[in-house]
Amino acid sequence: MKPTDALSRRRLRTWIRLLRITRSNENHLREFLRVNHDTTLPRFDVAAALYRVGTPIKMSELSQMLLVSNGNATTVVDRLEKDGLAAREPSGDDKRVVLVGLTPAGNTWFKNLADAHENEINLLFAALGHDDLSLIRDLMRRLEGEADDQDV
Amino acid sequence: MKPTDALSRRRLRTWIRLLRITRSNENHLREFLRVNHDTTLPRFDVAAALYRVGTPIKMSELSQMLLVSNGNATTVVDRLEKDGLAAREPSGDDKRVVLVGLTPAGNTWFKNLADAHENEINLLFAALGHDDLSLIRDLMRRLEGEADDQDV
DNA sequence: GCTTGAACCTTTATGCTTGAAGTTATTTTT
DNA sequence: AAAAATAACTTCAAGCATAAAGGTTCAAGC
Repeated sequence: MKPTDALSRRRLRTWIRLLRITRSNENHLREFLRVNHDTTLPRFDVAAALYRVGTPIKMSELSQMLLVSNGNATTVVDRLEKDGLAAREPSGDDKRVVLVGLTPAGNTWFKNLADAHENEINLLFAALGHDDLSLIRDLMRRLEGEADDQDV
Repeated sequence: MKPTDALSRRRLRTWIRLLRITRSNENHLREFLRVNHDTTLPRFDVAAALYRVGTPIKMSELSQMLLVSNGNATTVVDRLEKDGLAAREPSGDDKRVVLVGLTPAGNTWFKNLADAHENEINLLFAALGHDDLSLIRDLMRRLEGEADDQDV
């Protein structure tokens, strides 16, 4: 069970390849948002999560959705709030909880952005058709279910 | 050619999925490097690039390999250098150029780390076999060659 | 050979990100 | 009911990351 066998090497190379392509796309999107829409990727990500849910959610739910730390969510929401795009409100049930959602202005702002963003992704992924996308979906699903599905 | 058709949507969902899984894996590796090896992902990435090439390379080559800004490469190399793991040297040919490479200590340090890292990736990718890896490679290649390979 | 422009790297200012510590609120234990 | 443990969020210090500006060095054109 030496980790330096051929399969292990290929897995490593695949990971590096995956990392490179996502980083490259992220860089492209970051540039796109900055130049064309005067905003940043983290703000877009937060807004996308809030927009997707539709109703205010807990700060902790937000950070879990985005796979970032609580402290990070705090600062990005701070900035969106300062720009009037997001708003915090206390939760009636539990005084520890802070709910956050998009303001009407934030909603309008994001809707615009979302279309442009989808369009940009559409260009980046132009080489992939339905069959390719299905393949990726299946592969990623397999990759996600770590603990459950050992190689029996 | 409206961007909100079904294929565009699927491309967007695929991108989000890709992003989530790589971010999740990155978080796992970051934690692994921090807890087990008292180091960080950026330092590992820099060391991996230097180790892979084997001989000192230009700072600009380094930042291009890692898809990060020049300024970023500067600061990460600064830290590695301060720890005695990397070293800068002038290039004889061109006085503007700064070459950077691993020190012997850095080499030893990284070799250890690389094995542990590969092992960790091997676990994360345990669900994927040779055929899956080939599929991903082909898909990612297609994704990379944006301008060249239009859907003919 | 002088100037203009380009290339390479660093520095600076700002923003993002984390892990850990700190605050307040809730729940559990005794 | 008091104390202890847990939970939600923020704050803090340090590191990471970018874009833009700065300082050298080189290359080309005049």
